[in-house]
Amino acid sequence: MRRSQSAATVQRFSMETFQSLLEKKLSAALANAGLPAAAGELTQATDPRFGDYQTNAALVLGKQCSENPRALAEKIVVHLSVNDLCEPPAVAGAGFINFGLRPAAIEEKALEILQDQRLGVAETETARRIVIDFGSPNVAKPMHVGHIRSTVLGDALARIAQFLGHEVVRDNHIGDWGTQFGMVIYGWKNLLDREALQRNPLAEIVRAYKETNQRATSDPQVREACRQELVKLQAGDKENIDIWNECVAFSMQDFEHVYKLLNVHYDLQCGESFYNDRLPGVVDRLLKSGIAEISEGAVVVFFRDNPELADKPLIIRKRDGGFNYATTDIATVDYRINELNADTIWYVVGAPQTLHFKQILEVARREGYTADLRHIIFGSVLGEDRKLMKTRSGENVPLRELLEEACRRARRIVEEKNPNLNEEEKTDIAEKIGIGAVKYADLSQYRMTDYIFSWEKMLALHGNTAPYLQNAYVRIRSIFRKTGENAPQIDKFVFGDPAEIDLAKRLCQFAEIVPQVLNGFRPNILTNYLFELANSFHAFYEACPVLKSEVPTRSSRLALCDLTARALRRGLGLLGIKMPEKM
RNA sequence: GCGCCCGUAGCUCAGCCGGAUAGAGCAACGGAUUUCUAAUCCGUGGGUCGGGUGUUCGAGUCACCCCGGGCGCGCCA
Repeated sequence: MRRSQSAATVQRFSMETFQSLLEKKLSAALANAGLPAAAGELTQATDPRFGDYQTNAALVLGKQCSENPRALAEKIVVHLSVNDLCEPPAVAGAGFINFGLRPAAIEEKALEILQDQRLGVAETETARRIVIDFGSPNVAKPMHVGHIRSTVLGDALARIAQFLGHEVVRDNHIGDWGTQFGMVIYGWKNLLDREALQRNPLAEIVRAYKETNQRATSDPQVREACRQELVKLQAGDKENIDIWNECVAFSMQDFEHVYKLLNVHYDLQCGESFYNDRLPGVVDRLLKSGIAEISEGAVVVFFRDNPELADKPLIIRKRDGGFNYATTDIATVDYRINELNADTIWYVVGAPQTLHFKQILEVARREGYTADLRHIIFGSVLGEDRKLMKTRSGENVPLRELLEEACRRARRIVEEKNPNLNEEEKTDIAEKIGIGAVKYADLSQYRMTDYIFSWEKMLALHGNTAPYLQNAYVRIRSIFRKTGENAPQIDKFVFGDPAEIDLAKRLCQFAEIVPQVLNGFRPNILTNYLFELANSFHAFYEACPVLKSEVPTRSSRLALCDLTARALRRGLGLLGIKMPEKM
């Protein structure tokens, strides 16, 4: 369903991608040839030798009607009228049809994109209301590397969905409730160092919590005391609620600092505690509807008819009457669908919680919800030793420190490469490069695989990195600084050099790539594209002098530079990465 | 025990619903610059896609089995 969206959505606009135009022409040709319309696909060519676009329609049809694919392809080609866009299509291989764009068509399309703020990217016709659940740090714990993927990936998906015309609600499902608060409060009451709290509140809360945790493991009395504190908190004891509130506030300060560095914002921060008073209702309802039942004193949902979940029950009320995070998550589904009017919810949460979300989504289905709920899974961040990334002492790496380290390292490089910049510029550039590098390294990898965190690789100026893309942009800005001119108004591109054509073709693909990202939630498709775009630009930059060229060529090249800069900037912007003007 | 994810060049990774001779970057080697930022570009070498069986015109991609790694599985979140 979702897949066909990109083709459909483009129609509303006067500007269409080559892919969309050719798809239509192919459909028409199939119809005229008396063949089924929806056959195969038309994609960017897998190899430049095969031209710019290709279709395997004849292969698919050949299979369906058991006819010779090559003969079918010849038949289709006869009915294709694509002369306005392409050289005559060629049948090749087992029955592929290859399309090579005519330079004139590329010049025209590039001009259309040049004049479009959206670089040719169509808005969706089927706008959804999407709640994106991402980030979700825990109160009384500093954000650490474990939160980076969810935060960066969720933010990028939100930006892209929004750009494509969806209504997006970014919701931070903060872990601000749960059994750990028994220990947090015990630590606060018994082990807190007030001076240290003033100096660095969160660090001190964490220290007291950890010490409590240690004592509790060896001392049953401490354990019991913590349990009592938790009971009091849950019963609404004023003192404990006050302490809890303070811990939440201190933690939020830490989160906000990180979000500012990351340039991430939320529309909503409904933490777990937000749902507390809804939990009894959830359990009652599920019991009443027969979805849940009582088992060994707890309220449990069984999935007996689902082979995968048959032996994995879901507890929604513990024997002691307490609720757990499954209950909260079900209440959250209710809230998002019924009160936020979401028709789509994306959970950007790590792979270890796969089973949990299968259960939650299944409960929602049994409750009759038809909203599109998806767990967007991602792998872990590993250190260079291939194990979960930790500090030398085995602790989680605080995200704040990691980001500050990124900026420090970026600054060192900036100072080495461009010592003439003033302090303010250096700081600004280092932040854009450092944070950008961290984000890009994460987004450029297929989200499902674990990824190995490497400063050297993410900050490298070669290869598929943020600094490489930023550098391409900066080189363009440098050209415009040098001339003092703005991007020229042109009414025609003139391409003479193959590098110009290649770059222009890449720019035409921007609008084809961006919508694909949401089809599988793969920002790495966009990073790959941007990397190739930067490659094409650098090749163009080597081959084609801009400022020294003669008049129609000069303004055409300037415009091409400007368009490239806009695509790079927009592309990285969709990933939440900023562009420096110099570096 | 059951389930999920991963295994592609020396290293780090792309490769969407099966499609043409599996691609990048790093590293190695060889070239290019008195520059619009060399912060770059061009080229060379490098692969039984963990192993096997099967499905079909066609398998890195799908199915089944095995090996290796990671993660998860009633009262934590």
